Amino acid sequence: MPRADARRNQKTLLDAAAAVFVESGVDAPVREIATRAGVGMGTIYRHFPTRADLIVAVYRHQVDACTEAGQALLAGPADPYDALGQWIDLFVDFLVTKHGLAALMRSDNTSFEALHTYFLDRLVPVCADLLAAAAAAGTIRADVAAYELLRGVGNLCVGAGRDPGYDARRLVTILIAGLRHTPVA
Amino acid sequence: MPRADARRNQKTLLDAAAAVFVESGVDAPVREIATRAGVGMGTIYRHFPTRADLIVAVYRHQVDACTEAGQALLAGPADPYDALGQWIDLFVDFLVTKHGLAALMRSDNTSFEALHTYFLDRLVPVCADLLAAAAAAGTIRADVAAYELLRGVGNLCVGAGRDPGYDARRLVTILIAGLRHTPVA
DNA sequence: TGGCAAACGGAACGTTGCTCCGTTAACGAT
DNA sequence: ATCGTTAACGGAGCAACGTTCCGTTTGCCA
Repeated sequence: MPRADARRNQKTLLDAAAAVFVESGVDAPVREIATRAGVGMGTIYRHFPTRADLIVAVYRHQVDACTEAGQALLAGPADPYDALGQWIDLFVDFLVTKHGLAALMRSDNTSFEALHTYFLDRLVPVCADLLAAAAAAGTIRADVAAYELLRGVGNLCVGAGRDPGYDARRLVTILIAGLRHTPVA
Repeated sequence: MPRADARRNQKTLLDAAAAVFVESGVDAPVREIATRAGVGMGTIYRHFPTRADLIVAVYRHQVDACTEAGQALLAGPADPYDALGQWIDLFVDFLVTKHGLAALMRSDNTSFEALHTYFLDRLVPVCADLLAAAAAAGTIRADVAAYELLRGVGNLCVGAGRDPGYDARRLVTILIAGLRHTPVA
């Protein structure tokens, strides 16, 4: 059983981080989060050894929700291809509303492995199922891995919102359309 | 007419930067380039006020080559859709062989405007022509802007090479396939 | 109430981008 | 050839950042 102040600070930190992420993006300086939470830097790093751990903790719920929504779609009556499309939409919504999250997901910095690992471990299986269902229905090509697709969608969402001339959602839609078997002339 | 040592240093810097970019990626510390070139930091910043200016200078030739290749494809006998595909392949080759370049292109950091500006000013017109030709032939949808497409392709190339499970080329191919008019059931 | 381990806070370190200014040396004028 | 102007140089220095480290505080149980 952790000490009371530790538990309290953990909650305080999560709230502060969530608020700062919304205001300044996920790239916000650690100091800013510490100040907002009214704690020292050491406290942050004891609770969340790496920045990725903090991010994962903040967004865990939403990722889980996305996972479950995928399972629901899979069990639902929708056409497999439409189900895939709707689920991808959810994923895109999640990414574009978190400024800078997508950018971090594809960072080569090794300290973000945890982020990578947690998010993808949750989402890849669901995506794989959705892909498999659509492939089984013969709607899409069967040679695309869930991991690959998610990375691609994530990449397309990088910088979304910053640039009025760039609509990530639309490009993702086009990418998904590209999964369909091409019209055999 | 610039002074002789200035011209000499400019050349030296470009060579050093090119070498360092290959070895350590475009994110390499400025100090590293300065050391490699055997000059002080001030010298770099006088010749290239921002890092983006240096990058542009290093890759200017290749971007120009890509532009011209696009014009050649446009004038050539190839089917417009194939021409577009081949040109995009060239663009992708350019991006994936420059570690980290794609990542910088979509950076929200304002100091990279120059990079954005130069590269896109060159490539957008060519891409627009290729898109227009394919659209005129009725092969692809006509509502996608060149800028949007290039940004999308650039984003898909982020992190290419680092991750063996992610094949940027393939995803780009799928994206381009998504431009085709979908088989109307 | 006392003691001790858990938790805290923030100073300090290393790394980066970028600036600033004292020093050097190229080059046109004499 | 020499000399003065000034373009160009070099690198110390500053600010911002992530991360570590350790002296101090404080919750908790005996």
